[in-house]
Amino acid sequence: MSQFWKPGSEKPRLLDDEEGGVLFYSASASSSSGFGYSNIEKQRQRLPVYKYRTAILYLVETHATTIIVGETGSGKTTQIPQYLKEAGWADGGRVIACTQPRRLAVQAVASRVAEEMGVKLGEEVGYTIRFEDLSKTGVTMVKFLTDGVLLREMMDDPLLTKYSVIMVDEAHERSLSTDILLGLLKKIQRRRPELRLIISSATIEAKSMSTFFQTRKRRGLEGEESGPRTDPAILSVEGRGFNVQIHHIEEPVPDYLQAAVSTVLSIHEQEPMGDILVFLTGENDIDAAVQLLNEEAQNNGKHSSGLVVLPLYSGLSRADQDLVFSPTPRGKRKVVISTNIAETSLTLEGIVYVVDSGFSKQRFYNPISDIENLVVAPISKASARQRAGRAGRVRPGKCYRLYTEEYFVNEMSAHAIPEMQRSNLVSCVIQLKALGIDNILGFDWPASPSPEAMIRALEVLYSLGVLDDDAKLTSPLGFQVAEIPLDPMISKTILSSNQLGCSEEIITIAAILSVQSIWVSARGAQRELDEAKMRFAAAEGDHVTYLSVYKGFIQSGKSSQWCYKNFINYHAMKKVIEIREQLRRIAQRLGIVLKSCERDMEVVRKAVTAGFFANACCLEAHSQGGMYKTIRSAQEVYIHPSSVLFRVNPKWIIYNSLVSTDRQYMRNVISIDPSWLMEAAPHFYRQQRNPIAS
DNA sequence: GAGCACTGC
Repeated sequence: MSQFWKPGSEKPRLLDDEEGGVLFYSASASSSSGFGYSNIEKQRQRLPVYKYRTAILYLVETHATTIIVGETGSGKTTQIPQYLKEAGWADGGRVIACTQPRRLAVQAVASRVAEEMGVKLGEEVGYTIRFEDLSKTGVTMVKFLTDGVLLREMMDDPLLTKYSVIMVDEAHERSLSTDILLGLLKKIQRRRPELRLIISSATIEAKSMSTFFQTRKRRGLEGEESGPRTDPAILSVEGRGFNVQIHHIEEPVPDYLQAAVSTVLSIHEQEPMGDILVFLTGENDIDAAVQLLNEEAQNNGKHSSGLVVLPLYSGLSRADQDLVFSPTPRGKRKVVISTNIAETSLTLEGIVYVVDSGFSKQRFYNPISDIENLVVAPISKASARQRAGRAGRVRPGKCYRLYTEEYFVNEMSAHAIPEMQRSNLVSCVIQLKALGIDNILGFDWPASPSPEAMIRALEVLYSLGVLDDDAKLTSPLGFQVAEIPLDPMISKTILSSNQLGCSEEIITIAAILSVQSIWVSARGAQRELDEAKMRFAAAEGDHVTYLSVYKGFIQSGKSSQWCYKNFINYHAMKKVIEIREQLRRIAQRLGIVLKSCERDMEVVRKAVTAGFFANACCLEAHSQGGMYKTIRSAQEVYIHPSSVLFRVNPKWIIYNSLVSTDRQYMRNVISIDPSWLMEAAPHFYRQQRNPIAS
């Protein structure tokens, strides 16, 4: 290990020290052929990041913030934490943290690193994700965690004092929690000059990250410089993917679905073997494409026999998702038709051809109407590159873009809009408030959300009684709501259930509303699913229906057979049990008495009203087709066809969430008595034009 | 008559 740079020794050779304090290190490869090294050690040294080891350690030692730009396959995620540990950053009981946006990545990376270090996972190398903490205080030196978990840790330890280095990986994805974390870490740095940050990103967004972390130089006593340089260093590490040949379409296509299908067929006819990955936007598109390809296979056997066509999206059951990972039978070609899930969350091996529609479904938030919309929108250049890269994992590949090169160059934006600027900010604002950040409007974000969105979030929290007139967290309600890892409206519902004596029921409902859907995706068995649903249906609405499902599941002994018979998603129910258990623990800690209301569903509906009064709607008296209007803003909305109240249309209802397609659909609705609204939120409904009287 | 993807004490 002596060839590696250690803190305090002479600095390594740096080729370029550009203005603005940006350092580029151009490494000359110096990997000693490792006679006597174990296999793992040799593998580690073959990773592209290895030859930057010395440079990385030097930059981290001398700069408060280091930005590492590295493509996939560079090895940065698994290696850098180990380099830091080898250089002594975990000495003296300190911990090196590495965050990921996704739990699966946390687990995978942690177990790989534990293996490379030859230690048992959960000891020197550990990880923490929601529901699972495989780390030991005083023992774990390298800890992987989701950025959301690190944010939660800040509630107990705002300066994150146990960490010596925090590496924020996949920062280019700009997820909500990554951005909040980056903003807070910048603040922490001012109080903890000895803390080191590594921001790791796949793209050259490095420059804007660098500007964000640029701070004024701190001066010690008598003008002496103290501590590390405050200007961020940038280092770029090459990846190790194979070359992917990009083909753009010559003329814009009128129908990307049709174009995707014919592109798949011509690849199959003309190109050598290798699996195909097609990016479309959603379940509908994907099922249609699968069907078209299968029809083609029947009608026109000679061209498309030998194709195994598989859909991939998150709504599929686990078993159906796993099909895409099964090896392709000999002489067959696998075609996976996928949503964005295959862009970052899942990695398919063996893909040689990618067909990119150029679109994905994206969330947009309108703070004026307070509605989040899901719309099909063009992807960014960064996203297009990421999709193309999926073709070059095993050998050189090809990517067929269903849009013109001119369009790519001139029309596509470089990066997607950060989630922060496309989301409802209630959870985000309450988290910052809980961390003692009072001036939300003045907070230094990597990408500032619109003032309208922040003001709307403050208004919602104020109406919930979570913030007071000075926009400070109320006590105890505000602090309790902040403790619960759910949307503040559902947290408020849980807290209200305490007085109403139905906390057991509400916690169950909260857990079920946290998973995507407890029903299996219909996929051709729509009638059977609807019939199964009707067996549980309650006149009060979906929330109460869920209580019967949960009861049935428990009575069956949590049986997967029972789930199968009733069109219930077994994996979703297991997740419900997990979330419910967590909520129970938190509720108990907050002093909520766990109590069941037995058959009295009126208190359950009242509790929901206490949290979701802002989502109250009234059926339009003379409308055809079940049109409702929201009381708050007279927005036109409809009950979603998946609801048990679809076509039942009670006069007064409250919805849990809206999904917007051609119409605004209310998902998960419950009937209420309008007089409860004034009880639950007199301040909210006092000034409104009073339709309740009519 | 219909559902992008993640995540959290």
